[in-house]
Amino acid sequence: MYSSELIKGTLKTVVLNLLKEEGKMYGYEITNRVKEMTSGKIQITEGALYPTLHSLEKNGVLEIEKQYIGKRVRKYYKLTETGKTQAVERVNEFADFMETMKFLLGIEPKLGNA
Amino acid sequence: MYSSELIKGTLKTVVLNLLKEEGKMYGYEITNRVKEMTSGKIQITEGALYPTLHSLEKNGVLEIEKQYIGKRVRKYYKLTETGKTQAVERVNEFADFMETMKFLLGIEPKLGNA
DNA sequence: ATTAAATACATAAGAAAATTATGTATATTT
DNA sequence: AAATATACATAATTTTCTTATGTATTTAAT
Repeated sequence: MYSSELIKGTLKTVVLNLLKEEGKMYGYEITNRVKEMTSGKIQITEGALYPTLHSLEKNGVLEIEKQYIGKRVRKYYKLTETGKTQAVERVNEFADFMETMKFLLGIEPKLGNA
Repeated sequence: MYSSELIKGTLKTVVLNLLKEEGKMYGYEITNRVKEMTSGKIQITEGALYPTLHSLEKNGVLEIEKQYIGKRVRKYYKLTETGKTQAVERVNEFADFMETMKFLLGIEPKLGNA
């Protein structure tokens, strides 16, 4: 688990990128996918995720598609057109940011990795 | 300029790493150095920096060495032994985090960069 | 000589983003 | 039957940063 300080500010980028790749996902699924993909190093809390999803929807970045599993509701989120653009922009900005941070922190690209 | 969201949580890591490399620096110098090293992409605000420096000092990570330039005080900060350890740990954690994020965001290492 | 800009610190008010805690309800596994 | 997993939600608090403001000295420009 990374210190929570480190992860700050990356939630939207991670969510938008996942939705870009998967088409549609629901909240609970997102938390599990991220946990699984990062071997538990990043765990999105529900208290952080749901308000973020609501906010992204409110801002026209995501749209909802409800589905009922028996009596239980499941809210699938997918990117709107605006959302698709934003997803790409955010990932690009993050990639650029990482290059800057590498330089600033003197982090060398690991050898034997290419 | 990166969105302020992106930069969140990296301030301490940046400050500690700079001090590890430079030995000692004062606040104003840190803001300028980071601005210069990142071509203005990261600008540390004084409202963020000074309270952080105070907090790191209070926690025994940094220690102060005052110097007078004429009548004007200049506070040089340097790492304590604890601080040296923390600087290394934080940079390592950030490097690890970046690898995780690259994987999560599907960011390929740029070719023609080695 | 005066003004503007740069140097160098500090802190307070407010916003943003997350954590922690709690709640509801259904479905599945033990 | 009880425990765990699924699936949502929100409120209180904390952390971290931005924005705004303040003081004071020194240097550069007009």
